[in-house]
Amino acid sequence: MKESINIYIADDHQIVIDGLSLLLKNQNNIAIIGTSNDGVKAYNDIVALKPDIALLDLRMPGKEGLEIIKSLLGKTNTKFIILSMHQEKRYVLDAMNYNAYAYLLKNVGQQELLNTIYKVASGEKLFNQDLLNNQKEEKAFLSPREMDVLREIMNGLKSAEIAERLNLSLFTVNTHRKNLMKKAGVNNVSQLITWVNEKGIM
Amino acid sequence: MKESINIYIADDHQIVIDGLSLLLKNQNNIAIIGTSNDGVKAYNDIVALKPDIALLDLRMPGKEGLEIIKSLLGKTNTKFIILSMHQEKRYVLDAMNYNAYAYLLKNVGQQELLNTIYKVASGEKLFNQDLLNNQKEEKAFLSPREMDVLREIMNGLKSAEIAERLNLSLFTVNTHRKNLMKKAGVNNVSQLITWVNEKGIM
DNA sequence: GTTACCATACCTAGAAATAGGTATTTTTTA
DNA sequence: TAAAAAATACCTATTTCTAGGTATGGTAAC
Repeated sequence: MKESINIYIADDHQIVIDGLSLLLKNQNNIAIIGTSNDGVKAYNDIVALKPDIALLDLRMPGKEGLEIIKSLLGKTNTKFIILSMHQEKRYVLDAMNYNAYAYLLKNVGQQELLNTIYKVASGEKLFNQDLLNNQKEEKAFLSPREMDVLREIMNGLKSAEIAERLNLSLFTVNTHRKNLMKKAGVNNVSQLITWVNEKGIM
Repeated sequence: MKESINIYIADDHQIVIDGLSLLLKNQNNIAIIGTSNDGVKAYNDIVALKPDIALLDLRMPGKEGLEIIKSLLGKTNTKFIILSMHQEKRYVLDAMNYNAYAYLLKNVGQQELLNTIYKVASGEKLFNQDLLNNQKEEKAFLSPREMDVLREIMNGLKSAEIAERLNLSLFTVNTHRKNLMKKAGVNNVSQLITWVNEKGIM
């Protein structure tokens, strides 16, 4: 019988820690050996407790998740999984550079969380295929022309101005606009912008 | 004749360093003794070179500007000036807490940059009057009710929904909406959101 | 070589936002 | 307490966005 996997969780929001704990508590081969809402405490705990895996929030008071990973680069066997609200490309790339093993959104389901933990525990990194593919799919999800129109919407242009700038008819711009709304599942520009920022589309 | 002021510049974007260097290079009483695009290098350089003033980007790979200041709190005589793209209240307050001397937007003009440097070099802090006044004016610029409406617009609600949530008539919401646009100097929601983010209103 | 996707363009209709007013009441401030 | 600012509400008109269609030519994938 294998030893259980020791996990440390650090997140700004207690609710996230509680949620993750709940998802993990019935696994008899996973043990949560500590938690923290603060980056500096997390850093010290990880040094002291040497967990197999640390789930780290990207943004925490005191010390950010990426900071901790970088500080401990080469000095620990703990494998890091980054948690974040948003799927921002920049952060995924940063996490990869700093030798994190995976990157999860906070609304992750139990199955995906467990899969990720087991794979990471066995030494597998989950960036290349799963996540970067997701990133690409997110982007490819919008066609190039839709991206053009989206960019100009975010620049504050109205449809007529976009049509002029992209040498399209107003009808075409409105079609792209309509399709963007549909794909984003929103129904006005404000929500569209929120969606773009959350998904890290641009 | 006074000794020249030794300055260190750290910023993610080389273009900003180049721009600042350009603005400062003809001052014979100012010397740029080092630059960096990386937070960790900046930290080490500042410890080693002990500049009189360090201009630090808030967001840098490796170590953020505020992190550096916090780490060196009480351990150095270097005076820190924070650079940032946006005038976000949160960051200004953080910078104050960590004993930074001033806070500049990256599109600062030469005169303001030089004034700030000279004042900081002489030990003056430029938060209370200049910047916080600006901040307060920015916020007071919008009335409380306008802030309410603005928040809901950013949440993606349409005017009718805002009216319901705030117990106002649609007419009133539209009045606030109109006044927001006028104060921001914009003419659609996308531009309004950009303005809010740039000014750090929320 | 058929299917799927993309880019383009058009039509219609209704909802919502934008922009210009005016005006009354309440609250704040000088 | 008088003046100024804020919040409220209404009116009208125009513009813009949103949402549902349809349709065609091109390109890519399978």
